[in-house]
Amino acid sequence: MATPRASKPNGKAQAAPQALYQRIRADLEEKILSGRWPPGYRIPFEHELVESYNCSRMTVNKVLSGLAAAGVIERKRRVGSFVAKPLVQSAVLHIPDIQAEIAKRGEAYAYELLSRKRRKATKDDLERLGIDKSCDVLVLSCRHIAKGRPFALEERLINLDVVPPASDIDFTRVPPGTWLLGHVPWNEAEHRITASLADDNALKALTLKKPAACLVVERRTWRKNKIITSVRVTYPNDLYQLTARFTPTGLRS
Amino acid sequence: MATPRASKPNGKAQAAPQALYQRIRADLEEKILSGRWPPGYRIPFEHELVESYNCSRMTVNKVLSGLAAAGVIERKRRVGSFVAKPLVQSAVLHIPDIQAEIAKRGEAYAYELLSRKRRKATKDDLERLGIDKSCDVLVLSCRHIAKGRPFALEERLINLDVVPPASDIDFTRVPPGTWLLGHVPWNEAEHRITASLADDNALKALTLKKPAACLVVERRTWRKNKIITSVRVTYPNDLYQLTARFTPTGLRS
DNA sequence: CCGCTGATTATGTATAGACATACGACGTCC
DNA sequence: GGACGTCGTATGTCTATACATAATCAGCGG
Repeated sequence: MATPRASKPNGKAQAAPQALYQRIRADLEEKILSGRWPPGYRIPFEHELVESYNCSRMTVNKVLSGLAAAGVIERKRRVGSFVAKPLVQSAVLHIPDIQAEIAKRGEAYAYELLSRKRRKATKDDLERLGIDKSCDVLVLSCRHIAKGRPFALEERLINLDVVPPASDIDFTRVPPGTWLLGHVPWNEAEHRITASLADDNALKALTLKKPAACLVVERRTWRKNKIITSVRVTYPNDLYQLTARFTPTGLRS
Repeated sequence: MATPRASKPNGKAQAAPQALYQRIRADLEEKILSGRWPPGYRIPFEHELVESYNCSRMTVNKVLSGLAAAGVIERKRRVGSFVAKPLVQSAVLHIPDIQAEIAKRGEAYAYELLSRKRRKATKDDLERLGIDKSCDVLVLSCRHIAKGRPFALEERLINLDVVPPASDIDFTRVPPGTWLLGHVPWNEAEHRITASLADDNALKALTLKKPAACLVVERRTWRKNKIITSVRVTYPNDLYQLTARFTPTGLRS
């Protein structure tokens, strides 16, 4: 009762310029990234770290849980925590919004609707949307222009069963991607990236000459197991590139 | 002493089939993904969640910190926590190891070293490795074959200043990527993805006919601010594609 | 020698209480 | 009225403790 409490209960909470658990984390990450603790290495037990950092177990537990969530280490009960093998296979891909990307480069941006059709889904449409029974779809084709030069051709399919209000929008001013992003919540997206020779349609829309390689990004966006929209964007090879960066300790900043 | 301890101090710790904080997190995520809590929405304060879930603040804090780390919400002191705008721009890109990818498809894999040269870095090499002063490099060219058909052309540059032992390896049996992965720790990688028309060199190595579009993946791998290796892999367009998936709540499983 | 059982132990989850810090709001003073 | 300081509040971090759980390992009986 009424324990007088000399002063502060911890003696460490506010000492450091930055949070203690962040310093510990940086410490451990350094050991792992430098290779001193190679993949498979068993890192010290929580109680050992508690001793060496002179803090409570909750604090080192927070650090280790974080590293585990980030995929840097793997933990096994009763056994210990181990440095994980870095997986080259995944990286954070940056897929910029077309309009934003062009704006960032400080170039003039223009958008053009080439065609807009509402129709009952064809067999091909149904496959792209991953559904069985027929429904209405909106088929759009449009063009993005940077510095007066065609920059991308966008061919889009919108599932009107999932997004009925889209049928009331004429997409002559607002690109469909922008509208959808602002009006429809989604919870998953999948991208497929391929290279292909431009077909006649693309050649014309992008004003390219005969043998032209293009980067094609196909994206499907889900909301609760239903595909909202499926879009294929074709970029002339010399105007666009994707970059992906990966840091094993991957923290969002 | 020997505090008898009526029973459990919390009344909730072990009640649920799964962890409480995971149920809370799933709960909040559901509200966000379903759109009921749209981007910008201020989610309940910690103390409100404490009340409604009848748990301690540490527990809801863990949930909210996790959501913030995952980029689902943003937190501001004294102000509150808000649903973040989903960023389409980033996704986890899966960049498979060539050999593993082919093996997964159950196809025969073969590897061929086309050329191997050690030389003083040229100006172009230095640029690819992002360094100023000259050094020795290993220049490799090799081919990956699936089902008897050329599947990828790999052109690689290895910085011998960073990886001296590489000069003793003849890469006739082991692909350089595999060897490097197993022997050199790295902490960052960058990928550039483009489409291009196959040049004569690529046409020959991949046995393609004249106008052929290829997907080109360039990867540079760092160790402590120094580039270990720079590699360019060229895939015939019809044999390869990259896929990337993104879930805003992105938890590694 | 095999298989079961119980002890041991590291991690997993949760609590209550404390103090730190940033920042908005509001009131004061010139 | 605008600059400035105080106060309240929500989040950020940390501690000490408690109990749960899973997996290993030693010991024991068959």
